[in-house]
Amino acid sequence: MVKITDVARHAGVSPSTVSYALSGKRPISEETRQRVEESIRELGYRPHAGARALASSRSNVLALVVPLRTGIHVPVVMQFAVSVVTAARRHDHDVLLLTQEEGEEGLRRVADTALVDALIVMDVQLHDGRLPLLRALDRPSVLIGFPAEPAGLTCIDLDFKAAGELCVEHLAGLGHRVIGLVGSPPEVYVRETGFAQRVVQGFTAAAHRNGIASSVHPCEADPAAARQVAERLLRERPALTGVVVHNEPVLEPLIDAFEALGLRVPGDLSVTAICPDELAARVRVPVTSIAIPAAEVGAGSVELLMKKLGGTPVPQATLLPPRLTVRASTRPRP
Amino acid sequence: MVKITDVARHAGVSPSTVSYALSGKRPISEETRQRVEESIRELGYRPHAGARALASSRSNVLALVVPLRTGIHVPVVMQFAVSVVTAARRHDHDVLLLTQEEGEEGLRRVADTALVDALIVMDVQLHDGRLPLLRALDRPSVLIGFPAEPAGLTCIDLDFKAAGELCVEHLAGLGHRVIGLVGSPPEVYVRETGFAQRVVQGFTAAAHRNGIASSVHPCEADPAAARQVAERLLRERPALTGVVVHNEPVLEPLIDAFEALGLRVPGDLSVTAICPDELAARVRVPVTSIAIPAAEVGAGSVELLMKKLGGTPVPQATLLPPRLTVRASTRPRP
DNA sequence: GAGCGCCGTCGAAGCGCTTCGACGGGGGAA
DNA sequence: TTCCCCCGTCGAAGCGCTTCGACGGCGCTC
Repeated sequence: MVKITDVARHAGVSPSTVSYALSGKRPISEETRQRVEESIRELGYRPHAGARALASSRSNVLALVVPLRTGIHVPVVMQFAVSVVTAARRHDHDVLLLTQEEGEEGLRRVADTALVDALIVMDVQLHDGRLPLLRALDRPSVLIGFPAEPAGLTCIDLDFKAAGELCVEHLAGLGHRVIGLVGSPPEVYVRETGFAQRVVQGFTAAAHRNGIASSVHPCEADPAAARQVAERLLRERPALTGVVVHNEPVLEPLIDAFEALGLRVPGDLSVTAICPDELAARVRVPVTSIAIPAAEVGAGSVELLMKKLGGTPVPQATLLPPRLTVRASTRPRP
Repeated sequence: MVKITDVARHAGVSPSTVSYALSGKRPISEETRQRVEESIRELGYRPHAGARALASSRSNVLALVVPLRTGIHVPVVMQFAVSVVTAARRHDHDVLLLTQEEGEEGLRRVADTALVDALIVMDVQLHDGRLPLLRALDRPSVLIGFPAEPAGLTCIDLDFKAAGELCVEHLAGLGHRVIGLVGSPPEVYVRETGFAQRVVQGFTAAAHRNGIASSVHPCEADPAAARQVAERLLRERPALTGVVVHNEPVLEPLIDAFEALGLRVPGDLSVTAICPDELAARVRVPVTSIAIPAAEVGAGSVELLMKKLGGTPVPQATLLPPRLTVRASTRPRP
């Protein structure tokens, strides 16, 4: 193994000079730097990560905690993960993958052993058990998702409330006056997952603001449930002309169910969804939708962490604005 | 930060004794060990990962390289990743996540800086550019998937050839005499991805062995392509009564297409697939299928690495036997 | 009863890097 | 011309852990 002393000897300087040439933490003359770089290249030198971590008390590794739970759309998690890794690499950091299964103990372990410098935690619940720990940890962290009490934490996510509103505004702008929200499975609300409730809030507020009749229906993630919800919605609101869907797996079955009940999409019924673009686009009737900006959230969380590691203060909440993509499933009220 | 010397002082022993009590590399009296453990608990001691890595030249971290490419079923990748992490933790190791985008340079970096002790590489191509590097690296690696020339490497995967055969045997056992294979998109074969070709080999060999008329059809991953393939298959083989599908996204569209052409599944046509169980089970007609045993492959790759790290020789090839789950889509030939 | 060997523990020497204080020399200010 | 300061570099001291050789003391053998 070639080490820093080898490089130093080869370049005719001291090890500390090599270190400074590499880190830029002290001025080094252009000429010396070039010579050092040349030696590094010739010898194929790579600084030993452990030694570096020990001496500098920086591992240049971030922890990423991913959820395993059902009801979470896996491809979106993967997108997050990939964008986190990519963004981390831009800052010369690597990413350690943790599963939620490891729980608090896992977080504490990687933090306390100095394996990682900072943590990114996905899928934060409203009353997440990990919050006190994250607040107490001596390492910075960023949460993807918003807990009920975000004080002392740094959070980032799509602005789900605004997303709920935007769906309604879109439908309202098309003249729809009676709409429904088909939401996530009941257990998601019971678990008090922030984003599901926020969609409801935005939906309800915007409907009220626009003088629109509306109702909200949680829905299990299977076709039969979708059919039931569709029937119930039509029974309770025969004048229904707009639906917002926040439940990936039932998007297509729900449209099928409405059509089976005699409603054409978008002829009789306009549908918007909050779901990945890839899903919205491949449904039989491509659906007007708001996507989870997974890549942006991932990259954003890394940027926040880097700032925190650098000592720059960051906002407690970062809400990414929803963007609605209009597709074939919405149209003005007949 | 509490360090090993603090523990040593608290327990009234030397630091080396604490180290040995922790690692078990030298005999320590039961009494001393208990005292040390008690001190560790009381002080909340956690060994510093960097210091440990430096002194022992073991980081206890594995690298996992995940693919990003299109045509790869994302949830399966995620399953791999999760099972790798879980298995690694059982051996007191962590997992560093790398994207394929980082390429050879990324592999070399994490290996040469001693950030990781060993590597797991997913989605290996038949003529993968990373093979020479992996062979040359001074750290052990395991490939998920089989390259054309696996000499000097350790590989693990589902036995796709046997999977192709098993599908055919199943259909043959039900009396089917004319069958087709609907395969992956053409580019997958062009790219020379091993597993797709192996399914074809197994399929063809078993069909021949059983005196069955067969043909193979690559298929793009969209419903329109599925329809075309269905039509073509029926035109070329009007007596067709069995189909093997190795292409996740078109499984359902293909069944729809056949039914639209007047063939009932499984009444007129038996269908088997090689795809995740989760997909096979949720199709309108649940499909008899062979799943990618993602969890087994992930856990298996970790076990192989641990053996290699421990100096135990391991087989060059580990082929996991396919398991066929019979569902509603296959039935004896009328 | 003397000697041998083994068990359990200690001390010290690194592992490879960063960082801090120090220092020589050259340029600018007075 | 002298003094000061700053730029660029060096040397040495750790960072916290593992590991190797050494060494007492006990039990056993002969």
